[in-house]
Amino acid sequence: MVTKQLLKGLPEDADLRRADSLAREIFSDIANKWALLIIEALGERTLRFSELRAEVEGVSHKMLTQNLRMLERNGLVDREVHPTVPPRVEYTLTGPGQDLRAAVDVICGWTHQHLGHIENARTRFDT
Amino acid sequence: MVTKQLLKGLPEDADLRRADSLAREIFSDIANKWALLIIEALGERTLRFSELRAEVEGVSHKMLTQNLRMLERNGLVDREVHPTVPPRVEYTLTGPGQDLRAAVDVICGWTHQHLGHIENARTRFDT
DNA sequence: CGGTATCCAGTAGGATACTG
DNA sequence: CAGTATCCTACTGGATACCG
Repeated sequence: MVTKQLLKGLPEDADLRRADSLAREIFSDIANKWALLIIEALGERTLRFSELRAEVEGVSHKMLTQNLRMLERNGLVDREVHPTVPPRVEYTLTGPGQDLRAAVDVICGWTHQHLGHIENARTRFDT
Repeated sequence: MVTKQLLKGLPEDADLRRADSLAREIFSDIANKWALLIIEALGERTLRFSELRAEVEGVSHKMLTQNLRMLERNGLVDREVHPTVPPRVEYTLTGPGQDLRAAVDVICGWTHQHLGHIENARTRFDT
């Protein structure tokens, strides 16, 4: 449970509280637009930096590197540098990354499936 | 496909391009920390505003109202006002909201399942 | 109790330029 | 080509105060 605070102050809770705060931290990391879109893009295949930039519509150079570092740090993405010139850097989802990707896929599917419902809800709301 | 730009400029594409940009807009709306945590919290049961505030650890009054309006506008959440005094306002997931909640559940599960992997990846990365 | 408005500090994030 | 650093604006989001 990410949303719930663990019960107060018993000494034995120390480990659980740490795990919970770690979970919340990770959740905050990945629950953002660019991270999820990058994961989704990498689901199909390994991509180089420049390919990712083209694939993830609207992402800036800065946001892309920033999120890639974060995903790498959390073990969701592997970064492979080919020491050629010019350099060639490839990003691949790790196992856990692939798992998460499946969930993101569901969200993407959900979005397209409910476009109509949402559009209606919006016009109803905006009046 | 949320991440891909649709193919350029053929007149027949107008509808598809509209759908795609709408999808991206919706995705940006819901792919944020607070929205997902609120959906997750409401998955268990209908909650009043103040209960939500307690349930979603760390959310501010402002962020909560803001995200609730957004979720209501997109038809993910129903808002029911009981005209008592003091007022009582209850929030419930709609059908589509419940569907999305299932996906968010998967992400929450994923997070807890891979805590170890992630922690290791982090210490490896941070050296 | 729940919602809205105001203020403002912190930061996210774009543009740009430079390195290997 | 990919990464890092710098600058600078715009917006996010918290605190506070006030209405119904």
